[in-house]
Amino acid sequence: MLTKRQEQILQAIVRQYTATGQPVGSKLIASVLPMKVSSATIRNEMVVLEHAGLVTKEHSSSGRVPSKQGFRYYVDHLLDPTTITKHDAAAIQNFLGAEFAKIDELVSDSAQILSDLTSYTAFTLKPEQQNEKLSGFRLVPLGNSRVLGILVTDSGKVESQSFTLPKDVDSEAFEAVVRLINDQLVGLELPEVVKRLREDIPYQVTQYLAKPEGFLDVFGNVLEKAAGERFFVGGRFNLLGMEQHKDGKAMQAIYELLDSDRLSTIIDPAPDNEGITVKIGSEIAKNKLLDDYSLITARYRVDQYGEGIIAVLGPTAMPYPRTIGLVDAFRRELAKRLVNYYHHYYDS
Amino acid sequence: MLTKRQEQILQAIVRQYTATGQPVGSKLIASVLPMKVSSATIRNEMVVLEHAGLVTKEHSSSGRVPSKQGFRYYVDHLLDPTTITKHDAAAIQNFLGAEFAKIDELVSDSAQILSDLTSYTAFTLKPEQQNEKLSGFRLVPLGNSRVLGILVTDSGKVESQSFTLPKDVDSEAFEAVVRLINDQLVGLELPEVVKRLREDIPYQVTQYLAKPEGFLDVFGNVLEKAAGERFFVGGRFNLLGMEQHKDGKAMQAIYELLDSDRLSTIIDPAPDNEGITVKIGSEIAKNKLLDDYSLITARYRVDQYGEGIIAVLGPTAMPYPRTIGLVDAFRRELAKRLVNYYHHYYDS
DNA sequence: TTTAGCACTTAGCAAGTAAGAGTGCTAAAA
DNA sequence: TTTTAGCACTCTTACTTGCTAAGTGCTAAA
Repeated sequence: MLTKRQEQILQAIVRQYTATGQPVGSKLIASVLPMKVSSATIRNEMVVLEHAGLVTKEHSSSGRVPSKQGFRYYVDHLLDPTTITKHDAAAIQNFLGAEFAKIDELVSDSAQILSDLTSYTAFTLKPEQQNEKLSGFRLVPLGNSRVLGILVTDSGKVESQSFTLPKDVDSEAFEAVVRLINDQLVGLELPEVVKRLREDIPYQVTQYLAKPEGFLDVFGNVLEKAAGERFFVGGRFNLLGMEQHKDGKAMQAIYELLDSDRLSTIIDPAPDNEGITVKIGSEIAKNKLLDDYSLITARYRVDQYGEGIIAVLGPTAMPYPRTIGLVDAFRRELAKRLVNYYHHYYDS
Repeated sequence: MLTKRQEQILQAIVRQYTATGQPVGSKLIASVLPMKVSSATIRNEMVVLEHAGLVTKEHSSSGRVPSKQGFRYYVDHLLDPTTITKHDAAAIQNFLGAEFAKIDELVSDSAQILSDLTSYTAFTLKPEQQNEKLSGFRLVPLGNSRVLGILVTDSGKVESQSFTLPKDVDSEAFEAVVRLINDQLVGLELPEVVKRLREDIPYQVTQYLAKPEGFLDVFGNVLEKAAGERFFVGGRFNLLGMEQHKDGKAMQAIYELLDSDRLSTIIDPAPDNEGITVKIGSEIAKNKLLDDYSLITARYRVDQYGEGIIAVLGPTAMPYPRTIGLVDAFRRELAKRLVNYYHHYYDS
């Protein structure tokens, strides 16, 4: 258990270190602390912090640097209640603008603005209807033996893809298949639909179509688009400008990770609605790639319309109060604006 | 004007340098050249090359390194007729596979495979109908006051986007507007449509709709999707693994460039159908960002169906014969496969 | 015109030095 | 018992020095 003074010292070390990036020595801390103590006293306290594993030295006579656990302790116990500067608040209002036409626009703009403000990388996920259901699938002929397949969900999501009909197609058979899908699958939750598509549906379709693959491919394709969680990413390349940016190979691996579908397993905040989750270093992912980064994630709830996610990936040595404050501000802002949007279009 | 021997020396310097990345000295060259000459002779010749600006030294007693102009001369005059190893040819056939379902799939796979084979960054653009025309726009109601706008071009391209109708909408007026668009704009080339959309169309639409913005936004949006050239990019992050990869800020700027719409102005090979264009260093872009890179671009023509582009961005010190050979191979392969595809679907 | 030979230049490396920052520890002061 | 001053110690950083290896330019002879 740390004493009050030890906590103050740890806090000062973290603040200084995140501000300057340099190891911080006892003399500097003595001058920064509110009470009047000598640097020797600080040094004595620091060996305690070091034994507790909260700070480390880069070499035997350097200043102290917070360890991962030190940052953890700081985030868990020493963080000021999150506030946000007037300047940041104004910037958010200013950049987000008053109007937006589509949900995607608002949510992707948010990722962009959040990354600009932090100069880190930001992720946003629009609210997902928890139990989104298939509400219809249809084919629209476009002439020239091309057809557009359209999938609609009950939350209003629409995905479509065009394809070319085989030459020997029987268009009545096609319509029968579409009817089949609507009869059997509408009203089911999307994961359930995906399951059925792998199981009994292909067999049933063969009653009408000799070669069902092409058709089912199209259906599976739009289904996947609709079911897949896709993050908007802002400031993707800001990672390159950071300190830790070491060798190119590692950065290459990180970007390949961020581009992959593993992203959604990494950005997975606690279901708690109010909390903001801070993952530090190895807590983010199993591999060592992101060891020098921290990930701040939060969910935002849009009434009954579902939950979205917002996240920032930055260096472990980041100014947590500001970053957390920004995430919190965006979370509220998104929730508020989206509630308005949904009310406006669906309810009144 | 260079003598035969000077050209051989320059060629040897470029080959060695692209293979090892190290400055190359007179002794090594003497041992590599076909004729029997001493290193002193090579040295004498090298001062000629240096005066001509084709090679430089890193310091007064280092070996020679080809300059940008040296590479230029090499590419223009000293390149072997492009060939491709059996191994590479087999790899292409193997990875591209025998079948493909969609043009996008073939073309984007090509970018991926080309980048894997070179370990550089590859770009592909699918064949663009030169004078693509609008062949139809329509609205499909999806229920729940949502509508899908669908745009089709004469080459079979389809773009769509869903939107929500304002509450006070008059659906007949909407249909009238759609009729208006089809009457006035179908058959026009896409750039012309874009132009009309900025000029007289908005005025005409106000005859039916009080607030035409929402509708015109949707139409403009899908139009832009259809008209915009979008490159497939493979191995985007391979740039990070290269030698020149210096500071993070510069890489960040490069990636932002590649993500922007300026990309299509950079990758703009000569209209010559047969040629492969090699741009070296500052020839690529006006700013200094890509000074240490070379860009190899080529067009491929798919009969009357249009022209596509294929390109590779790698270090200036790259093995040009192999890279050019690969670009050439892919260009032929894409042309061949796409001609088959189009014939199969549209003609027979 | 080519070559051998040699003096010269430079990068890279290892070792050494000095300055500066910061520590741990001890003994005195509070 | 806690805090502080003082000091020896450690380690980084920047600079210098000396050495080697690679490669050059130049000269004079072949």
